[in-house]
Amino acid sequence: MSKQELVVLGQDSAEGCCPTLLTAPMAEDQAVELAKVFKALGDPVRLRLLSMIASQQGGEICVCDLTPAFDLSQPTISHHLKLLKQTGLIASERRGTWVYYRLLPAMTDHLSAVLSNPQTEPLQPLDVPAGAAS
Amino acid sequence: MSKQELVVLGQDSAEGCCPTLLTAPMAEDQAVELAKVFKALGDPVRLRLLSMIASQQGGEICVCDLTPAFDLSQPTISHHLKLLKQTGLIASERRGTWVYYRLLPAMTDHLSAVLSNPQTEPLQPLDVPAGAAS
DNA sequence: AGGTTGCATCGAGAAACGTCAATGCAACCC
DNA sequence: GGGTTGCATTGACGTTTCTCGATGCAACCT
Repeated sequence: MSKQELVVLGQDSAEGCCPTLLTAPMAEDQAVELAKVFKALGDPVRLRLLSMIASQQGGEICVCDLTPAFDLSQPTISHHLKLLKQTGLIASERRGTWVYYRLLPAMTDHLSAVLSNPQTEPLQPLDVPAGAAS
Repeated sequence: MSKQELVVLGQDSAEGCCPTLLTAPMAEDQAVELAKVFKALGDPVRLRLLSMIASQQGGEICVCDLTPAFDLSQPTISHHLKLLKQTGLIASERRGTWVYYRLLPAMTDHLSAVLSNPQTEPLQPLDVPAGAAS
């Protein structure tokens, strides 16, 4: 019983040909939704949690293995896991006493596609003018 | 004078083959740097700003065209642009009276790679053992 | 020079966020 | 049943973030 059919974020075009972030100005509603996911990734603890979950052999990891890996309290880790779960990045399942978390690749795939550069072969030079900084 | 730009980017592990986010547990320093970029994307206004800048024909856009597109004050837009610039997502250049912003694709490319799923051709079954544990 | 426009910077206030100790609840064990 | 372990929830506190009006600065234009 694999529950991998969770599809989140369906606001780009039907088959997801060209995710609109770098190709066309984004609508506000779309930006609000997408910002929630990026905000969830905008914390070092959540980033490491997601990394540990995603890289786990077997696809899942017990909370009991996540919590001691951080120098934070157990409620704090639980709070971050809840946030990652609410944004659709991970899912949880209880088996007996323990709770296991696993990655939902649909979301990370979507983000990766949204950030991918449409022009795989840049034709324009990208040199920065010498004194343009600051 | 203002602060220096944050040096975020950070390469992948040694050979740069597989950006480590979903493949291996991330180190804390790496997570801190990466979180700064995701945090910069975790706001709807900044997301729309980046989208407008990146999708602009010609590769750049004047601030005078960005500001009136939002229902926010001019200092607020300037603040968000500064944040995007500090994280290395965009760059600015002054030409005469106007200031133009353009995308720095290196950063978005890096993020896209970091989020891309490495298991496009899985060599091992990834099914979750239904009743294996305990 | 004086006036105007475009953009950045400076505080300040309200809202959101990250963290913790205390508590609640479910599942196991004796 | 009573006790213990694993995890979630609650309430609170300090810090960060988002926004604004006011101000500063650079570049243009008479």
